[in-house]
Amino acid sequence: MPVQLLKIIKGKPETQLPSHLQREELKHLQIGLDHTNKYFQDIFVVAGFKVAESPTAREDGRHACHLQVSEEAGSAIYICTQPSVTPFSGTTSASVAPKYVYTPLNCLKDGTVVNLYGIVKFFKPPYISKGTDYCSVVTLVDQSNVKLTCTLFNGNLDSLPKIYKNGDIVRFHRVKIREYNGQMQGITSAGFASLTFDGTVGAPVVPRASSKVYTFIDEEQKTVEELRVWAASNLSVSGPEAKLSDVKPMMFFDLTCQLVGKAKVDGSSFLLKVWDGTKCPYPTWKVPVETKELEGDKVLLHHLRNLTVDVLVYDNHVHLAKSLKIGSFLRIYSIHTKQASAKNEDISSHIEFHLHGGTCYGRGIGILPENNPDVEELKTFLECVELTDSQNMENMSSSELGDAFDNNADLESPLQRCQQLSATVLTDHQDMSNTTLKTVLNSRAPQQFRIKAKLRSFKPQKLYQSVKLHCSKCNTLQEVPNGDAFDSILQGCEATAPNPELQSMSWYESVMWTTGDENQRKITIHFVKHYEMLQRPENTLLMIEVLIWKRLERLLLQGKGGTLKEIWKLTRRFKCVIPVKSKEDNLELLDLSAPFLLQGNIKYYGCKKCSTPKSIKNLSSLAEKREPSWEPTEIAQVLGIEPLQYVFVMKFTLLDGTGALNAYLFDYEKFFQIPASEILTNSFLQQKMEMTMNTLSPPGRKLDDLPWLECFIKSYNIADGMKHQVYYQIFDTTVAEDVV
DNA sequence: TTAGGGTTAG
Repeated sequence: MPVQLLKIIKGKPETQLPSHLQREELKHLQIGLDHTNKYFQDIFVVAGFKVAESPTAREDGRHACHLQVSEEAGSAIYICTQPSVTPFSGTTSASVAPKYVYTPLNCLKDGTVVNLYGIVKFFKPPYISKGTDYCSVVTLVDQSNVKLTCTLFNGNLDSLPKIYKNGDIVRFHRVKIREYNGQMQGITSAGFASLTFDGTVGAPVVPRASSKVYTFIDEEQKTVEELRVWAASNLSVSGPEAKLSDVKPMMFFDLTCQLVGKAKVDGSSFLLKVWDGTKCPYPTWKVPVETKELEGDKVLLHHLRNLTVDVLVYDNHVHLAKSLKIGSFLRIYSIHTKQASAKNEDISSHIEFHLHGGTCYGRGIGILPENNPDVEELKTFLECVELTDSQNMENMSSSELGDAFDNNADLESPLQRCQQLSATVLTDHQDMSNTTLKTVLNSRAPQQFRIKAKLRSFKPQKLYQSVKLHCSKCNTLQEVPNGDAFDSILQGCEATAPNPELQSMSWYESVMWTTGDENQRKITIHFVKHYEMLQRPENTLLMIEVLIWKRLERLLLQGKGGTLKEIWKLTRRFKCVIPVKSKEDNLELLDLSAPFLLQGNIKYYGCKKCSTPKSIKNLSSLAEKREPSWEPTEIAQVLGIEPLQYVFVMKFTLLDGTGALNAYLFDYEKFFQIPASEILTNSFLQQKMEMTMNTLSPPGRKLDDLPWLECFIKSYNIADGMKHQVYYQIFDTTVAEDVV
């Protein structure tokens, strides 16, 4: 938001405001009216701003600095409705966020500056104009079905909209509307800013901003979602995207790829060597260049020589092509394939890739960021191609590679074939048929698939790191707290001493004693009674007061158990242990960062967000049952705790010859047939899990020698900060009996 | 200023 200073001299502004602006009184402001071309004059107080250099100061003669304000930075704007010397003194000041009004594309008027939303129907990725700036041409459409072509200029590439696909949704601020050839046209005006969103219905609404500071409110998220839904049923935006394995001799297509090498050819053309992990089914043209002109890793260029293709770019694209970094991810729009007839009949004809001069049909080069969902997918695929035996790969197209996978069983001995039995089995939906990973990757989420693939790699490699705590109510995951974290949580409880008045109530019997060691620690244990009787230890729930608990835990961590270690054994001997602290008139649970219950070796934790702890006295209602089971879920319920469940969370990189994808395993017990809650304290189970993973993905083996896994996976959309993409999760699958 | 959508012709 540009902020300019207007000096008022003798009651009149020194510089005139733009002529399209009309003065409005504050009292006449109304929600729903278009105020884009209105202004009001009052005293503004801008608090918490940043001062930035104005990029257009030289051209438009405005102040050399901008003031930047944002909600994120805690900025506030105060408007003094009654001018006063001390604007902070009254209660009339109010914090306001800028409220933008968006004009539908059928309501545009010549000479106005407006804010717009629209679906990208066509775009030219930014290219260097013949003037001083980058240019991008964008045609929008909205629910009014009216189109608007905008011509956007900026000297800074990042200030133009980050559009990667037709169907993306944009929000433009401060677009100037002009009439040109009888049609409305949009053009950048001072302070132009844009946000771009993925246009896929159901995808998270995460803006790609052209400026560091912007506002985006819930109401606008709704606007984006409405445009997506409208576009889905009213527009056809499928682009001419293709993989190298799909190319035909005469076509124009968009290629998402990685740059492996580049070279100067002559004055008007430049060579880009790119790959997308698939193989072109035709012999491809190799552009002769001088070795010294070729940039890129020579070893990699040689290794990938049969998978890279030479794209010759011409004229206006040369400048941008030269500036590209090796290794970067690109989308090259409207590449032309051309079959060159061989001059010599002995040589078979080859296919050429050209990016001709000009920008017709959006012809150009776009640089994709690493977090682009298509790049993420491509990277995973490329990693797997690099991992596979290059000798086998190099002479194979991707479809042949798929065949090689399928035919493996036929080439093997009966013994080997036996070993090819799936290492995992399905627990349901046996009637579903298999889908290739390529098809899965090309399908919209959410969906469910049955797949057959090999486990190339998995994370985490340290299996104990795969255990997390999950709240099934709010669906959050957290790390299992370690002893140190627990220690710090309890520091606030240090001063809490056992309250003598809370000893031995009707439903529990308390025992307090002092340890015989040099520290003379006080220990209080409350044994919960059943029908006013104490039970056998294995049926008894007891509560230990935190004063003891804290020291106990610390000493255990330091390996100096001593007398207290004996008490720790209580958790094994007694059915349940609940750490508590004394309050004025009752015992109560600790902060939920600590376990609310210990049973055997397992510490049970509660969700801080979803729990509403109730009185500890509610335990007495459980104790009154004929045979208290002291089940953790039952205890949690009466204490108002939403229990967290232990779960294995792993990332499996699966491949089947048609593609590769990362699928998450989210498993309480079913997949490994090992309870996630017990693995951290049971070395036998740890060994069992390690052996299972060694069978599913034997270390150091070639792809051919890996076992097949039959799995169900489901796809879903997810937002993770600024990133959003389709994720996959394994379900209804378990390791085969002979593997466990 | 630049471009103002609608394929090069190497």
